[in-house]
Amino acid sequence: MEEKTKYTYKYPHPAVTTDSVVFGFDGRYLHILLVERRSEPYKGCWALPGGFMYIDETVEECAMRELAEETGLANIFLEQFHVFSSVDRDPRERVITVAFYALVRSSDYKLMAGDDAARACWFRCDELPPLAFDHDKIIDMARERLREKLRTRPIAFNLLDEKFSMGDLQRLYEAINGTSYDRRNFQRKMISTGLLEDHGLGSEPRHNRIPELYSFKEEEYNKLHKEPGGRRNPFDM
Amino acid sequence: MEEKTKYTYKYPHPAVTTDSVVFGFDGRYLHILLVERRSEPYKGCWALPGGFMYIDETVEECAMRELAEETGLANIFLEQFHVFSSVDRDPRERVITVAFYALVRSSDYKLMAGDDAARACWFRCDELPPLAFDHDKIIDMARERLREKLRTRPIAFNLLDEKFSMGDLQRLYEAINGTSYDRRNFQRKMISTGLLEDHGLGSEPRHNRIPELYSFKEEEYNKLHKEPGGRRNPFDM
DNA sequence: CCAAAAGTGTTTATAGTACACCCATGG
DNA sequence: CCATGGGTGTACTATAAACACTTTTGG
Repeated sequence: MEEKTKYTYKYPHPAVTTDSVVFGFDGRYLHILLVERRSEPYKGCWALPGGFMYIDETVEECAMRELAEETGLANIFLEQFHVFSSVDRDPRERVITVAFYALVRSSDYKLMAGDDAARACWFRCDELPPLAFDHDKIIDMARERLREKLRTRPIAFNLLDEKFSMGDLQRLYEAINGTSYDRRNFQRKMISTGLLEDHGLGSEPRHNRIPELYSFKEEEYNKLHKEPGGRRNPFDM
Repeated sequence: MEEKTKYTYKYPHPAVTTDSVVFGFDGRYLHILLVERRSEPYKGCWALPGGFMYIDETVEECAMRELAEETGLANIFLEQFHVFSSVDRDPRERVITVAFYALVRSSDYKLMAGDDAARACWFRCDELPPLAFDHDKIIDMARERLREKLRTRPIAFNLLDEKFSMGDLQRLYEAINGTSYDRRNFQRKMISTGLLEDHGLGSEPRHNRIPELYSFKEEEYNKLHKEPGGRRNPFDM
């Protein structure tokens, strides 16, 4: 294949990429999905899933496409959070990247098919390998934004199965915020939002080790949130 | 000058611009700084200050440079918040824009010298003219982010003079959040942060109409904020 | 039998909210 | 003299925080 340079501009244009910090939760630890690079630069190094934007797609479409291609993930929570544009961040050419963070449910956790997905792997947030480019900085900021977002919107439920126990929810909050909460106060506050549906399942044995399951009433939340009141996130801990 | 197209790439690259939503406060209303476009497209229309990124600068440097060029503003609070990348958002070519919001103090309010600054003008947030491109959407999101940011960080002080009255601060909060607060509760909460220095100035006449002035103890705030505690924004109302 | 996880209430402290009167200035 | 803005304090309510015992299951 001939290497033709076909696209010309009066002024230099940067290349634009997206990179996604995909968070997952296994009930205990926060994880991030990384892929092993198969070409230079940083060949063999771990990196965030992402790649070059096509000229006829938005950055959101690019991030979703790259995620599907490299990890098989689709239909997940995905939101941009920062542009990284240091002049020398890519040795090949001038590349700026739009960074996204993504949240996947435990049930999507293993569904990583996809062409390039062979070398996609979950790593615990606190046990990350050396990373390509400035991806360590991108992850640092993503974790901070995730924390801030959790205080603003009920995003935790995008990291859990549709039905989850109160313990799962609490451990997730603790993993993201790096703190711990009193179990009873946490439960009381969550239930007092009125936005969790109780699916029982602790039916017969009145006191037991099988936890009750809850689900997030997303539609009710949306209704409340659009109201003129413009109130706060009831799930802010 | 000859129009040479000099820069060629193997794949098409988008052009990258920055646009800045510059907020100002006159003690009563929130304002936004707009410039009148002097070339097509949208010639004569009002638009956000901004322009094309140079290949050897970051998006932050670009936003600052364009602001200085078009409005004479420098050394102000400036932070990116979103990339707008709809495929058809610019009729000329494929352009994605990194949007910033900026906060200027009342004292910088009139200092708009600068070459292109002739046609820069403040507009009340709720009385904006028709705007070029998708700049109305950019402003909508900027206002929302400003509100969210105010709940997260003490940014209000970037919109006020170094010394300000409690009334000014309250009116600013009310303008940004679109609500109103009880004067006494607002004052008590602000003072209880321990991060406002009282400059008196109501010295002799004990009860009078001259308000006391305060300033924000930024350094003390930074010290507290970096502490391990990782506590909340004390200026969240 | 022991460790781990989950169900359940009460008490106290802190923070938020509602509310009224007086004074000084400028028009 | 009246409207506006600013100074000041208290009582009530709601929310947050601290805290212990019991049951069940799995190993």
